[in-house]
Amino acid sequence: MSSIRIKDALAGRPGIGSTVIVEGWVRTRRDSKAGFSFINVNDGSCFDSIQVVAPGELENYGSEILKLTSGCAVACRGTLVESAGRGQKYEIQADSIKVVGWVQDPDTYPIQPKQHSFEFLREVAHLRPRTNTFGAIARVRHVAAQAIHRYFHEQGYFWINTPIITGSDAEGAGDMFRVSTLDLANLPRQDNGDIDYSKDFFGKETFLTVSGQLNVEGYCLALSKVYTFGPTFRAENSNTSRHLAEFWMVEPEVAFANLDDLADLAENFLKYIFAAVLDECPDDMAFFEQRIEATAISRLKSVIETPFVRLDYAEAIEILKRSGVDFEFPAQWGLDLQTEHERYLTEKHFKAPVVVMNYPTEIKAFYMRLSDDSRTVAALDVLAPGIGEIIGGSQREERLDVLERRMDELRLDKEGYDWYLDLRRYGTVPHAGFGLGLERLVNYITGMANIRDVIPYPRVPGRADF
RNA sequence: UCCCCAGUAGCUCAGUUGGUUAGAGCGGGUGACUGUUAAUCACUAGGUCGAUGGUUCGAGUCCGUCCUGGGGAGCCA
Repeated sequence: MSSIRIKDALAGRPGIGSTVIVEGWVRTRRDSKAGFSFINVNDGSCFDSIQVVAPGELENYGSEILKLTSGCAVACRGTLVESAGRGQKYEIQADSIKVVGWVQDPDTYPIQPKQHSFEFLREVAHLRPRTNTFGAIARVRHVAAQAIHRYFHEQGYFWINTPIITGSDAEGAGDMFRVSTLDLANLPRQDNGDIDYSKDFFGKETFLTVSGQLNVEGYCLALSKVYTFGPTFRAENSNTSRHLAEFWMVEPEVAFANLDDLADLAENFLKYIFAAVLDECPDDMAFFEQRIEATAISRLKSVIETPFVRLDYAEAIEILKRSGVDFEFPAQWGLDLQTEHERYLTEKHFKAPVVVMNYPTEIKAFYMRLSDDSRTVAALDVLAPGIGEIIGGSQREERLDVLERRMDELRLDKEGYDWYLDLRRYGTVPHAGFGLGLERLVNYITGMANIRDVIPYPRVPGRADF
């Protein structure tokens, strides 16, 4: 006989009176001297645990059942019945409970049926999925990721698996992690003393990708609507609740599209994901609303129903200047928006997601499309209340001469980007794309305060445990 | 990387202007009791007070340095 998921058992499947087996981990045990015990078992298939009633007649009742502690793994066979107690609709009247795995030292088992600090749980990242919060996060993250794939699939996008190891510095954006098989204690040298990377595995310097964008553009200019979705790496020394050294990024890229088309896509895309999570994770979201962030559900609903505010960077600067707020860094045309500015716009002024478009050329990347007066580029950021920038994107510069001129101005090595320039030499078209950090998305959905808590094993400066 | 805050039992915390033997709740163990709901009650075990140097008759408490964690800023997704 095979086991069923606790999610199904709690829904009354396959039916009252059926004999079922559930397998999972003990959350709590409550004994009755009248001769039986209540064991709450969780298998992660859903938020709730199922109550298993263990009668004293079980042959291992005294020897094992009464010794069960939080975290023990059990396989319970019994009859699915309507619960005689309050608090749950169904429960299992057990006729056999097999202890599959004991907790060796219950005295120091870190996961107790009580509230732990998230800081502490990060130190036991391999056990924290056994808590309510981290189980719920894992399920929401999964549903969000599935919704991302589903949205693009339904809209005719193709998932392109761009490389993780790259030879090109994708955006000149930040420090990269080097990938090398050279012996660090005995590096090969050129005559001038420089390291001889021709001796390295790939015969050149290579790094972990900081973005799949440049690679996915090639497929965009062939398959029209594409996206890349995978791990991304930044060797920045960022110590904040919004940054990880390893994170997952979604990057759609659309041919024959301009910045307005991109803003439409960003808005529809986010709304689709939020709706999917609300629809598929009601219990988990109810938990976040109750215990983590009181507006977790209502603000997602409001985002789904409210049109995003769209405004030019120049308008944003004017609003900030007129706000009368004494910012630490006054807003000024030509300077990037500070975190405090972004928060003011999305949390105070508009109280809604905001799409800021057309930023000054000087503060943005070389591949973004130059406006006619060259003062701005067709870039956009989506700002969300409580988290700040959640999406960054742009219409790409499709004109070869303009792109080359920009690269010269920024003193980029055009040889390394020759393949990228080919895309402008052969059948170039206007195209646009954005990047969305999956963890920032999950942070926003769940209301979790620290990005380290929405990825299973966070990698940050100075820490790569587990 | 910069600024601020914090490290006391397995966990969450209290610990007075420096004072003698460092406390509670939860968790663990033992027992009582009950269709219980993070059950309840009683008893019990459990601590090199982050590390190191200093001030002092005396330091969990004050000072220096370091380590770790958190919040904020910059960079960004």
